Amino acid sequence: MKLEEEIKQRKFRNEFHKLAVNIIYTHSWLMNYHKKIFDKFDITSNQFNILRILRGQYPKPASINLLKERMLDKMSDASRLVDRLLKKGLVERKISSEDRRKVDVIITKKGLKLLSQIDELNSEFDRVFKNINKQEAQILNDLLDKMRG
Amino acid sequence: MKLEEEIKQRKFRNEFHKLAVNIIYTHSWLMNYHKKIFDKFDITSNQFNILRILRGQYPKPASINLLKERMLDKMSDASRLVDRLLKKGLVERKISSEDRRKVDVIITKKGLKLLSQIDELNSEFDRVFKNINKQEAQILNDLLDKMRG
DNA sequence: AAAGAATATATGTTATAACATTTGTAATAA
DNA sequence: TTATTACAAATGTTATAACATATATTCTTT
Repeated sequence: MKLEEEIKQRKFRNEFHKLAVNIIYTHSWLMNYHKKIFDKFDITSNQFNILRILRGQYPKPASINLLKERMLDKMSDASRLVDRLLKKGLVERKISSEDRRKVDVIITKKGLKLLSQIDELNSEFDRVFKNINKQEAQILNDLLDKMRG
Repeated sequence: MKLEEEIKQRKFRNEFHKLAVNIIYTHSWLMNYHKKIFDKFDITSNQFNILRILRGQYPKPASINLLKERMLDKMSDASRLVDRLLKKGLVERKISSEDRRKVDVIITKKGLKLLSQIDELNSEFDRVFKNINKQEAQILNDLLDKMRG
């Protein structure tokens, strides 16, 4: 649906202004969709993101800084996110043997199992994009990449 | 820059998967940029959003529900957002004369003045999109609108 | 080797988000 | 008219984000 109709009665200065609003609105739309899926697994979007990074490293450990670097939302507090995952038994944490300032974070078997359960819902994640085809998705990806420079 | 490089070493299942990550990452990128501007005015992105809606209504009042409906991030707590704006003297709030359940929220002169100050920075807001042209912005807008259905 | 700078992470605090519940008012039905 | 339902907003609570600061460790310089 056209953005103007969804948020009603707002006029935009130009296409760029509309684009800023569109990105914010679309992000919120996407997050709401994702949340419904993640709720089934008692996990948040950010926690899932961390687990994905850890699986990418597995069986190598990741430091807190590595997690911070690769997180989608750079602002978040990786240290305490790991805390929460630890409480759920989804990751392990121990002081690095090479550099005692660092921490080695590794995803547990339980964490890997959870991710593989979520993997089964990949088609559900993709379904949010049912209104566009592969080519259109590619155009969006290319333009978003270009936009950020 | 290509998303794969920015978040490093991640592979995507398909274009749709990349698009989901791209939207989240781009949103974060945009919010960080906006935040730098809003910080100068001691205001948050959500608070600005509410003020914009109220200016659109001005001099008519808006109810809390109207604000909720039109907010970009539907999840937010409009009632307490208005509280914060009230403390800053940017809005007024009184019980509606027609329906005592409702609340009339109106932007104050101070609020309007703040918005007009921020208006002067419109070119700064647009500058975040310096890497794409108007036509490309329009393609993005059309595809995002289409995507949400 | 000692002092100072740099680095990695943790912690404290405040603000805000998320969710459920409560309160007060209006509309509807019996 | 009273009881029931629906509605609008506020409030309480818990979780998380945002920001600054502290702590521990390593690196660099002299």
